[in-house]
Amino acid sequence: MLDDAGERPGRPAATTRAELEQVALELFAERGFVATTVDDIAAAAGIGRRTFFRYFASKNDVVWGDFELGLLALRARLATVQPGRPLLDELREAVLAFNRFDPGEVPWHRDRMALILTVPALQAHSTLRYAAWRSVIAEFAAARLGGSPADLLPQLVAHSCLGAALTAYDQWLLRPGSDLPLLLDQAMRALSGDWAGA
Amino acid sequence: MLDDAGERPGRPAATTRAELEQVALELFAERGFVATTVDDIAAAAGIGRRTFFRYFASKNDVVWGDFELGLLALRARLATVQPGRPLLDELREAVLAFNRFDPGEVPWHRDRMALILTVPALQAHSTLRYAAWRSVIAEFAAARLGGSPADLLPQLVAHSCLGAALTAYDQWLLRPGSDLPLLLDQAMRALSGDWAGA
DNA sequence: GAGGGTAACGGCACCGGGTGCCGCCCACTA
DNA sequence: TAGTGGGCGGCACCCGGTGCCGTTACCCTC
Repeated sequence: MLDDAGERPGRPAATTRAELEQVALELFAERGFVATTVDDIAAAAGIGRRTFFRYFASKNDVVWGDFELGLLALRARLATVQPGRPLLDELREAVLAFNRFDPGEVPWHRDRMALILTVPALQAHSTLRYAAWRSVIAEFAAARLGGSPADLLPQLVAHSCLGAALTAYDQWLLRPGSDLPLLLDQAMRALSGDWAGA
Repeated sequence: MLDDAGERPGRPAATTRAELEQVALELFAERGFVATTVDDIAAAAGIGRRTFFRYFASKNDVVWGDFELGLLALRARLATVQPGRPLLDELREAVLAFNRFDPGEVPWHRDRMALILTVPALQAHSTLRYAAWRSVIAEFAAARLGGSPADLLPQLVAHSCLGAALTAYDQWLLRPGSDLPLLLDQAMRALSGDWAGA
C-alpha cells in the first residue's frame, strides 16, 4: 500500500516514505526537530497533513527509516546461526552486522542517530522501538540458553546487548571521526564482565 | 514552593504533590492512564487544570513520586562506599538498596511500576528518568575504573545495571507473588557474564 | 484593623500532535 | 463509457502543554 508507482486499482500514491523521510530530515537539519511541525513537512512535500499520518504513525517515526526491515534481517540472521560458538560471540557479530551500512549512507545514518539520541522526544520514543529489537535478541538467547524468551536471563542478555549498542553509539557521536564498528565491538566484548572485579 | 502547609507570605498552596499523586493514581487504576485526562485529575483534586502543571511538569511525571530524592540518596550512598570490594558487589547492593521499600508501600509501588512498564507513553517517558539514574551509576563506576563518566566502560556499566533492574522489575510484575529483591539480586549477579560462553 | 507585599491559583487563548469521518480524485478494468 | 476501489486531504475534534495576566488569600507592618 501507499508505494508502488503506478500499479492496480485506485488513485496513485502522491509520494513515498523515503521521499517524505528525506524532506523531513532536511527540515530537521535546518530548524531542528521540535521547531519543525508536521504541517511544515507536509507542505514541503506537497501533501496534506492528514496524508503525512498515513505514511508515518507519528512525527517521531520519520526518523527510523526501515527499522522493521532491519529487524527482520536480524531475526533471519540469528535463525541460521550454527550452535557451535559462544553466545556472546554470536551476539557481537549480529549486532555488528545489524549496524553495518554502506559508506554512502553513513552520514545520513549519523544524522538520524544524533537526533534519536539527543532530542528528548525521540530519545523517549526510541524505547518502544528498542523493545522490538530486544525481543529478537531475547528469542535467540532463549533458544541458546533454554527456557522461554520471557525468562530473566534471556531478557537480561537482550537488555545488555541493547545497552552495549547504545553505549557505542553515544561514543560514536561524542567523538568525531571515531569508528562505529570498533566501538560496538569493544562495548559488546565488555559484556563478558571483566569489569565486575573492581 | 507549593508545599509548606501555612508558612510565609503569599496565598497558601491548594494541595500537595503527594495528594495529587494519590488522586491521580486512583483515577488511573479506575479508568486507565490514557483514558484519564489532566482535566479529570484536576477536577477530582479540586484545582484548576493550569495549577496541575505547576505541581507536575507533565501527566507522565505524576507516576514518578519522589524519584529525585531517591537519586540523591543513591548518589550519597555510593559516595561513602569503601574501595575494598568488587565493583559489581557494590553496585548490586546499591541497586537493592535503591529499590527497598516499606512493606506498606509495596502495593503502591507495584501499581506505579506496572504503569511505567506497560503503558507505552510512560514506558517511553521513563527513558528520560533512567538517564539521570544511569549517570549516577556511571559517575561511581568511573571513579572506580578511572577515567571520565562519559567513557565507554562506565557508560556500559550504567546501562547494564539499568538493564538488570528493568529485567528484574519485568519479572516481578510478570510473576505474581515473586520477590523483587531476590530478582534484582539474580539479575545483578548475572552481569558478571556467566552466560557469555553459550 | 487597614493596607501593602507576595506567592499560588486559575481562567483564557493558543500551539501542535494525533484521529475519525467523509467526500473527492483518478487510474485501472469491464 | 461506466464502475470500482484505493489514496488524498479537508474538517472538526481531542488532549497535553505553555504564556499571559488578573485574582485571591495569607502574613506582616503600620
